[in-house]
Amino acid sequence: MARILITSAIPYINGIKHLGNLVGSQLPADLYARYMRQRGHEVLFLCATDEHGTPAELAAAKAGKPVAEYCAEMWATQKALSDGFRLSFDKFGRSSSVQNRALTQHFAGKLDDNGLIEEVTESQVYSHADGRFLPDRYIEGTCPNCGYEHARGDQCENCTKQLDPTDLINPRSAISGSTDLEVRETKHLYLKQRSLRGQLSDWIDSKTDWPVLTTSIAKKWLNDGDGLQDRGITRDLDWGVPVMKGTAPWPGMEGKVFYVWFDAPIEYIACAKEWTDADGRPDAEWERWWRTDKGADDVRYVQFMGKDNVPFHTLSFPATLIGSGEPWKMVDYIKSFNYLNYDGGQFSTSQGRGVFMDQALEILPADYWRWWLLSHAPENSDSEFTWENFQASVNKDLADVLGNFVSRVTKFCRSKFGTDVPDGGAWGDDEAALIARLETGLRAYETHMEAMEVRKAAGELRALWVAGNEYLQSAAPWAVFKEDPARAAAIVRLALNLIRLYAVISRPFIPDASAAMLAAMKTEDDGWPDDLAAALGVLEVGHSFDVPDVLFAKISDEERDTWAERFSGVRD
RNA sequence: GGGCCUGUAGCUCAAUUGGUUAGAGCAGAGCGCUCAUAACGCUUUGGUUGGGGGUUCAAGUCCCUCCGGGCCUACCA
Repeated sequence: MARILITSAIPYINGIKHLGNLVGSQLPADLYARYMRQRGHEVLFLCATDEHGTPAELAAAKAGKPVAEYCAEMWATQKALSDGFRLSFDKFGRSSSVQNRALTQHFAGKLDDNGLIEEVTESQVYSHADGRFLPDRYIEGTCPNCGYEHARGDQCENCTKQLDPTDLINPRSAISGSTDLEVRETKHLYLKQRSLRGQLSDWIDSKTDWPVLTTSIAKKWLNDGDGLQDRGITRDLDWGVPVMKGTAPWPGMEGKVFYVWFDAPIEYIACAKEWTDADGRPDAEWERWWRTDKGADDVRYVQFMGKDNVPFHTLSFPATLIGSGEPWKMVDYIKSFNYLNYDGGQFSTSQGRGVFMDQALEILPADYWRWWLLSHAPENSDSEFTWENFQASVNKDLADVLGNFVSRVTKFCRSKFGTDVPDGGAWGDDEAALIARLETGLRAYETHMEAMEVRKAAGELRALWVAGNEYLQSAAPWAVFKEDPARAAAIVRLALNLIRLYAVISRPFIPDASAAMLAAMKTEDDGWPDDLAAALGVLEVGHSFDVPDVLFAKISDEERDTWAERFSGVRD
């Protein structure tokens, strides 16, 4: 039995996430966590909300609430939605937790002890009307290069020229529109990543099994131009982890907080402490996952994230861990995803374009979304959601191939033998062929799941469902029954067992339907089918079952069209 | 501007890293079955692998070039 630590990129707090966010990290992470648990491994699956930073402050202001209150409410909302999607986190924490505050301050102190922190005085734009320093991209003005009037302080979206906020003509606050701006000097802490470049580079080079998407981004940052740059890890904001040197004050840094990208990944660790603290358990129980000197040396750590998060997970966070000089567990594998597009364009939070997590659950059960999203996960390139494709895939795969299989088997049995597993007959060539087919397919499925090849795993699972229908067609119990009812009973007995088998192996993808199938078969035996012949005999002669309700109702053309219309524009 | 990824059947995607005739699912066509959610099974049509050029005994795969899509470029997260 292995020990597997799994983290999903932590979603930002400023709103409800859309399906593109979901499929890019949390959902595939959940698939992997569920599968590994089923295979008997010890899994710790962590996620949290990422709560600090300017966008959170602005979202709270827009909602007319104190930022702490806003974040608490949004955390509860996101938690409810992750439950709704059956995301099986062992702990869904908060980056604003006291645990993360302490740990973030601890890391900063250690980095300073090791000579890796430098104080830098720099110039920042301050907005009197907004009462805050403005990040570069929150300053708007006319591009000096092309004359575009809505250029941002970091880059002009029109001509793509990189800018400095002071380059802008007629600069104004993108928040309030105020032109009452002033360049002020302010002091910040920088993490001297340059001095860790060699160690980071060696570490990345040792990861030969990582996806190209992951390593190429990391190497770009390591080697491009002058190489890896030092990075500011503090900000002039109210909402965040106060800058402290461990538990001691940091002279000159009063009133400042750590940069959200410094404290957010540390929450992966702090979340584990939130997990044990919630039950009053000792620190040793989370440290055995995170400290290689306290039992974590045999842990395999896998991270899931969208491609935009890669630099922070391959360089910034590892720099924090390495620079601390302490034996923290480093990531072993990064599974990164491309983006899911929506019907010819991008999902857009600001424009309300696409389907958001709350809306998705309003119109259909979680399993429908889980199946489609995972079987179309954007692993090798961006992929696209269309209502036509969604309807066709879900109806065919879930309703026709799997759902109808359960229906036809249970109803046939009820009409000919009643609702107990029937006695009589024996297995023959059809059964041998089926078992051989399942053996091949199931081992391929296991291989893909181990390798986190999500789409391939989905395809193989579906093929296993199809194999059940092929078997029925070949064995034809409805025809055999007329001449040889005992033989028909043997076929039906196996088919009923196949339903239980499908429930077990399908659970990582469609946990609710899996539970419904097990409930209908009136069994709690959900052991993994290492021995297929044995697994197909678990439900014995005389075992009672129910004919379940339709597992997956089909999506009608009318529903499809209604939803396509509803989600095309502004969020209601 | 620079870097990276990507373009394969009407649609969504494969192709053991240069090796037989480029494969699946869906959609389409035909046949079969009648237990089942008008479901299932079998067979089948469909491709100048974005265009052009090159290397090689051999190219979807490597090189050059052009065209299209996407991402990143360090103060959004």
